[in-house]
Amino acid sequence: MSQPDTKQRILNAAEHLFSREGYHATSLRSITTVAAANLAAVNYHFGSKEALLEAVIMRRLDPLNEVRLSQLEALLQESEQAENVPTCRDILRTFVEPTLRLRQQGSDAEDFIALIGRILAEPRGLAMLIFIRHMGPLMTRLYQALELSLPELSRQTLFWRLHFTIGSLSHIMRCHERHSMAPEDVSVDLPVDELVEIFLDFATAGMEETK
Amino acid sequence: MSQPDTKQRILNAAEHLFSREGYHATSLRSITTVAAANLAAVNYHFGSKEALLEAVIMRRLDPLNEVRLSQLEALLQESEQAENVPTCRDILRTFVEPTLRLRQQGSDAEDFIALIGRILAEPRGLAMLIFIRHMGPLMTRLYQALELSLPELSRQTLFWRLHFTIGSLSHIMRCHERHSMAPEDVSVDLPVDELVEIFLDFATAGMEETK
DNA sequence: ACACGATTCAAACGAACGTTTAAATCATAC
DNA sequence: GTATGATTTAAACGTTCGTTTGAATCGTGT
Repeated sequence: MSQPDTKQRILNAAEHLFSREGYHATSLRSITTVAAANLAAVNYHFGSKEALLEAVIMRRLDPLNEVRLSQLEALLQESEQAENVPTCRDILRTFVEPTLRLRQQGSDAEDFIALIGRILAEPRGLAMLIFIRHMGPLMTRLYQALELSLPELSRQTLFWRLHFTIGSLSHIMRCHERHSMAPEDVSVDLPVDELVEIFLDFATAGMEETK
Repeated sequence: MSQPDTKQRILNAAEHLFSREGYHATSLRSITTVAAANLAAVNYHFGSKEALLEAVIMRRLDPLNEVRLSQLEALLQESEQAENVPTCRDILRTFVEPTLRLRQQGSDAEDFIALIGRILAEPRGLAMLIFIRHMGPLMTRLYQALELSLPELSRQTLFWRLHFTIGSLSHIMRCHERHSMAPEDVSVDLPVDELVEIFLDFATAGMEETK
């Protein structure tokens, strides 16, 4: 059999539809139709629709956070040996770049970042609980690193600016194809590397502002 | 009768529930229960659930955009008479301040900004079409004003930075009460005026960055 | 007091939902 | 080949959804 097994096909279809229509607006029937599987397959393989959502998230979030964390730790260790502090830009890059890079490694991953964007947009959603549980340690580490890099900022200012930065990032993650408000002469399909730098220009300037 | 009429009670209940649970996760039965109205009242007064959503959005978005636009036009005219260009910070303020100020004029408006945040997070949602239609002119004007203020930026860079700024803003709009990831010693309930300035510090620095 | 349009109400509609069931089918080891 | 567990299948389950209906009730002008 050349195509992936039923479980993977369901994960792919669910990721695609959840990210495009949202969790509640997506039915198990539409998922199993796209996945060319039987309706009951979701409950057989995952137990429930909610458990399917968790599986969809975990499949990519855990590896992503491993990359982000290892890059951050590498950066911190590197600076420690050089006896300096990492720059704010480099710290943010360990978080931002692996995220935006998901775009170019295949359309499945593209759906995933849109899905994460949606999850971040639904504070009370059930997915948010799953998400926070798996993001907590990384966020703490990121916050610590930024404190090291920007010691002159109050903890409150640092928190809010990190909040703004994550807001910008999640906004890109959601809206990277249908820029209905974009002027016509602006190229929207930017290569990932350029987008990362344009974003870091913006976010770093905002983080480092002395006021 | 001291309480508002049925139509207003339904709008209030719908605004509250849509912003907290999302459009699809909110049933007309829960809305009419909260509003102390009959189930059929929604279809009688608004025609359909979708039309109710549009009414909820329009009730506050149109007045909000009027304020934003008039403040922007006033700023532009003022600078024209003084024969200078408005600052990026002042331009952004005409957009940001009326938005965040909705928080303090009552809990209903609080629900609304969370709802707008959700709408911005659902690119394909039906609400997005309504939203874009009513935001288009204001966005064009805002973009023009920023071009005036930041002539050294390429149109592409300006577009993306405005995109980031709106992302940050919509993120605040969504997540202003349950900052599950906030360090414990950081005050999350900031007065609106302070939040506006903290945000403008960040966004203006990001917009004006020369790189 | 009466008429009449506006509004409210309980009840029901068909459709779609997530889930469950039990039989059918497949894959694999003996 | 046959037994056994894993998977797939069609069908149905009970629930909830948005919407519609028609009668009851309210408010207002005559």
